[in-house]
Amino acid sequence: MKENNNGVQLVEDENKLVALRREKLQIIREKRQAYPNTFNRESTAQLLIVKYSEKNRSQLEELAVETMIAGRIIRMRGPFLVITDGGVNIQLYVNKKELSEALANELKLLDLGDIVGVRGVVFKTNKEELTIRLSDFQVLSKSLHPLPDKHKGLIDTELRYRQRYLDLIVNEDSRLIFRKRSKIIRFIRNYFEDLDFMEVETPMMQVIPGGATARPFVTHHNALDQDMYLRVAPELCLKRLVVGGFEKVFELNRNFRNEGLSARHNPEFTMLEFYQAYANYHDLMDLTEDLLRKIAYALGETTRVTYQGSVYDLGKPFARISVHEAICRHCEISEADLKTITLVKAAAESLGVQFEDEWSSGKIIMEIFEQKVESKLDQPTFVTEYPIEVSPLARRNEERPEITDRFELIIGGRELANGFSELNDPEDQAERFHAQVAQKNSGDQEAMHFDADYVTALEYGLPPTAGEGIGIDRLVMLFADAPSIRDVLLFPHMRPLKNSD
RNA sequence: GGGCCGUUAGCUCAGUCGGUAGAGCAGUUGGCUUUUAACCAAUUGGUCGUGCGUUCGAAUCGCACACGGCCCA
Repeated sequence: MKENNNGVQLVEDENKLVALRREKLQIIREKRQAYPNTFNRESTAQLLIVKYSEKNRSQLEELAVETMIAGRIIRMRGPFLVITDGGVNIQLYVNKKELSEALANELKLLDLGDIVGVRGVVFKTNKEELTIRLSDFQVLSKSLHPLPDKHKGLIDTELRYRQRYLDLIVNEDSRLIFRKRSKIIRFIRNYFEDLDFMEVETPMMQVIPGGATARPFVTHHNALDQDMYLRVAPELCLKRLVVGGFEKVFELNRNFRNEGLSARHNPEFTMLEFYQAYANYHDLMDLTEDLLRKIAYALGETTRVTYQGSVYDLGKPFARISVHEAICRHCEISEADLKTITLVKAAAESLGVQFEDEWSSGKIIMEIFEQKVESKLDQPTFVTEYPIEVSPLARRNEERPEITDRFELIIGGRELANGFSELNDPEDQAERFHAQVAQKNSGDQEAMHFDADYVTALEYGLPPTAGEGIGIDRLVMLFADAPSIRDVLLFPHMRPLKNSD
């Protein structure tokens, strides 16, 4: 143990690399405020490059621009230091003989990873690299830990997720993914605002969770002594707003589902949901195609997207086929084999799809679809005509009462979006809720609750409306060519590390 | 939940048949001061994920557990 200048006991670092850096920090502390609050930058690496990279050596020599910038030291190369400033690198040239003795000594306190403020004149080296000739510098924030490998960066996926800041310091690819994510989200907001949609925020903590068949997280409100649920979807709130007269609304925010973790699932994830009165599900398929096409173009000035080696041209019309057609196309099954529940069960058995005897025809059909077909739908495809039993909030088809006016968008075997013409018949909705409650009572933890107020809202009158949800994380995965949802979440959920104490 | 793979220095990775633990980078010391994964010389650094077992002897073989990855449900 040793004491710092506040008299606080410090555990001696078991790691010598850290201990050495702490000693350097201590030397700085003895001289001055080690973590100064103010450093008045006169420029940034980005600005200097924009302003001076086109100038030649003699022009720069004439200008003799003196500047002050700051950044993190990421390379030391003989007399050169490279600092990174907002993701842009710029080189410093250090000649001890040009510095005062005090400053020259302070050079010894510098380590890779330190954040420094520097002053110097802008020039170009023999190799034509824009550089700052160091005349003064100050450590603004001492880095106590060594940085990961300077060539290969941080590779260990576990560390990249647990210590995202480190990943972001050293892995440019990772920084680019999150910039892209931000750009996509901004694009989507602008897109919907341009179409006169209004962005709204509805509760994330709900007394009755609804809007999706999924298991919710439960929490407790102490003052009200009441269990509450983190929302699994904002759907029922958003449709209440359409009842209220906000005819075009969207919400782009977090949902929570109490399910397993995987490369495609995180307990909290970001969803876009939007509702448009006087539209139907065909209108939303058109809108979705247009949106994806424009995002692709905004990101890369092309409608072609490469994901994990496969190329998707979002500029081409997306295929639109029914659940039944999709099954017939990818399994040894004909439309006639799906006519009755007996035939459907026989089909499932012949395909080796497990089901329980009390399941409805629609539920077994969807099980066949999810297990045998979904992953084979590679090119962008809208799958339509979902069975009514698995679509408790979707409008019943006017000709065929056993299916709904619903679609899902599949790209690369992954579900990206789910939309439908909304069920606005309050009596039909009440029946569907009752069916869900019956399922819940027989043990299905994902089945929906009965939301009486929502039925009341429908009784006041929901105009004909269509609505859709788009999984933003999966969308970003597609555009960023990321194999795991964790690659597009800044802080993905991880199991806690066991502490030995 | 099941199967397979991984876990070795701060980082990236080797480690053969079970026989006292290796490299590159980073670090330290010195040199070099217009370099570009800078270079040259010397040098420090290990709970081999954790625990138990087999063995004269375990990073290596076995079992259990933890964390991660991939696949399946």
